[in-house]
Amino acid sequence: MSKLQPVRGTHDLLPGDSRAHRHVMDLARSTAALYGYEEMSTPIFEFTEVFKRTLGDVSDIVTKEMYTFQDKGGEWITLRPENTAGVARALISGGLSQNLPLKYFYGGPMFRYERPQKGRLRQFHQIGAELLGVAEALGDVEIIALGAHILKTLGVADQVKLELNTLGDSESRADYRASLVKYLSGHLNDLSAESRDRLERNPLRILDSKNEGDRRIVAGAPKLAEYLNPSSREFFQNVCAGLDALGIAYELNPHLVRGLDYYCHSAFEFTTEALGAQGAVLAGGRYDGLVETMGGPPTPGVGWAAGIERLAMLVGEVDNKANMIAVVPVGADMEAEAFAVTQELRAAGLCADLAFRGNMSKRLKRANRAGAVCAVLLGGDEAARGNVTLRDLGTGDQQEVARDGLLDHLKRYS
RNA sequence: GCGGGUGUAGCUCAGCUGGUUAGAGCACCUGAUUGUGGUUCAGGGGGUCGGGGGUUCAAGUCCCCUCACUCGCCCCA
Repeated sequence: MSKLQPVRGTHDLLPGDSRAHRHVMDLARSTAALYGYEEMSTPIFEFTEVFKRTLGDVSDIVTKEMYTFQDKGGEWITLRPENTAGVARALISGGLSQNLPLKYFYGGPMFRYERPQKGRLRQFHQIGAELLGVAEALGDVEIIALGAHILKTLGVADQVKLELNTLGDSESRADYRASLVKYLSGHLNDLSAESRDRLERNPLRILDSKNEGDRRIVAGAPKLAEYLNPSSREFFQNVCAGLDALGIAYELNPHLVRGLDYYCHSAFEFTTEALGAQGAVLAGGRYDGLVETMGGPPTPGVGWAAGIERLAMLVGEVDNKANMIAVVPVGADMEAEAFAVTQELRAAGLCADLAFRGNMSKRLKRANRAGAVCAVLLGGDEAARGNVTLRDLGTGDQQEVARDGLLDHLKRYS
């Protein structure tokens, strides 16, 4: 490799990848629109404080994964590692909370300074949806239904399963956390080094540890479900009932948690086995405390984000290219006419291409390689009769047609 | 940030225990084909063997460092 290489964990999206990304983005956007979620974008960088406040000083994202730098004015700036914080900031700084509830869809690049792996990059792309100002369980149901709908539209529904859990409200959660820490502290010496570390900053995460010793300890730990107060229990029952009513299948996973304090009630992940260690494809939850944490008015919220690269890998090859028509002048004297015809086709909304050089044979070869479906051959003989030759590049059949009626003959290729 | 694997042409790879001018398939270019692509045939271009250092008479091959990719951990989309 020469020195000219992309920065670690970044990739060029050449047309094949770009097409796949656009496919995911377009289908997701139009599906979201069916639910009334409109696209919005926030800047790809924010003041570092925006993420520190929302993600907490101790989360991994803040402590080791943020791309942070000082700009020329001395401000601390961070490339967004996720977009919920940006949306919440926009809600506050734009005074949007006057118009609740709000439904937003977004998509774009995110940045995390991580060790790259399959399906995990330093610059990656996410789509996401946020529902703000709805405290009802029906909001959770809708946001999950939207995610499921998009996965189905993309044709990857059979490769994923929905895992669901509840964290309860802040009261239930705080009670549980306290008793979990108490229990785990009694097994301090048997916990893995990572989990001992987590015990301080993110104890709920220990429930999801992959370490076998940890799992044995966790098996005897108090259960979150037993600490749910009546209203939290009812909320979760309503979410489940709503999903049942819509026929959305899910699996309860009591170990599915979110570390940060403003998360509550539903936590969910659509996961796959197809992407190695990166199982989560579309994940989210309820974050009623977030906006307030940032200094805004108390505003309930629920949402999810999904990795476009991961979705694109599940989707596989995408062929959404327009059918191309190659215009081929037979001799140099027909080039001007060929360009005129090409422009006519383009003006009529057809995808047309005129090679920049080469004889007829070369141009046809090029057209074939580019995947053109048909070629318009412009030769002096036909021109004298007011005609052009139409060659179907799939079948090889060709016919001479009137120059004036060309567009009619080409309509079937559009 | 931690541990394992890999790195030879645009792509997929071969290259035996170190030993001449580093190979193949596909792709690309030219010609057969100055009015016909996809098939065929003939020819051609393309490599500082990821980069740097070391051992040796001799390194693609052995050693060290480094970079990138990859698998897992952490964490997450």
